Amino acid sequence: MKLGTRGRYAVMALVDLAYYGQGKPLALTEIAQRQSLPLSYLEQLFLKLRQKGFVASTRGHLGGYTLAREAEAIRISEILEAIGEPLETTRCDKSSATGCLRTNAKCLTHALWAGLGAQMQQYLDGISLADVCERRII
Amino acid sequence: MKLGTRGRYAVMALVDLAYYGQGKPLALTEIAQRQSLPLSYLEQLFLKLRQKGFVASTRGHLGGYTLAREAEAIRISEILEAIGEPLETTRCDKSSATGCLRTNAKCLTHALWAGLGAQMQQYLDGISLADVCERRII
DNA sequence: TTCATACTTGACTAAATTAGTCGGGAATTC
DNA sequence: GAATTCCCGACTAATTTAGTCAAGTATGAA
Ligand code: FES
Ligand code: FES
Repeated sequence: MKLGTRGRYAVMALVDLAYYGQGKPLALTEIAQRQSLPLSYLEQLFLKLRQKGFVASTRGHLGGYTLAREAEAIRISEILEAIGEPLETTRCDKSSATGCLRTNAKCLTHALWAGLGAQMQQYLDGISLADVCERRII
Repeated sequence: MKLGTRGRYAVMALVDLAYYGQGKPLALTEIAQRQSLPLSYLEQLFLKLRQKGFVASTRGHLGGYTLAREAEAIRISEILEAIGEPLETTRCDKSSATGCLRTNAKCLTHALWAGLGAQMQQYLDGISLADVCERRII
């Protein structure tokens, strides 16, 4: 049950962007340096973040990325989902009614894992980028 | 952020043991069949669970495993930790004061991940094997 | 114009982790 | 003594992760 670098770096970079980029485009090289993250990896991540509408890009000299939405309106849970770091606690297919294995009843532990997932989702739903920047965590 | 099979199978098997084994030893083959889990993998997991004091074993014919502690007294969080499925949300070393990278300050997102970890820990601390068996989840 | 900067994109890869398997052994009961 | 069941370590195949690399496009400044 560990958080990978995809989700972690994406959030770190977006927090950095919200924190240091005051409306002006911020180059990835700058973010990468400040957060000690590999630049080419970040490029990959920001490609997806742009496609999903979290950031907007400006090319060329003095270009960079800006937040496409208000920092108050971006929840951490959204970022993780967009970047491909889902909260997978249950093993069964959510869409189908069938549970862990074959049987169409849920396994004994289903409710437990579903509860854990809901707990995490709720927590990350309740925190915005702005909250992290201004250190309003719990 | 996904739950692996180690933790998942360990909990499934222990729940099965608490649910179907009424004090009497339950063979792993039976548990494995009922829960559709690979037997040899389960053996590996139960070796650790026995060493950590969660179950006791009886060898030979009609042997098997029994819970070494009351189902009410075994918390899910303990199982996950024992089996080697820790809740790793932060990246920094807990023991040392230094944060994500070199700097001895914590990174901007540290509190966020720590909060998430605490949330999960608290949830799993609050649920016992017995709770799962009797479907007392949330 | 020309150059430097910075985003864009897809393909590729090395390392780590996971999810097991396999084989032989030891204890216990019938 | 035969069947059953736990015991244990070593080994491996597959997957995932965490990146790298290379080539291209757009923009602004000198
Ligand atoms: S996790 Fe959903 S049925 Fe087992
Ligand atoms: S996660 Fe602890 S300092 Fe970054």
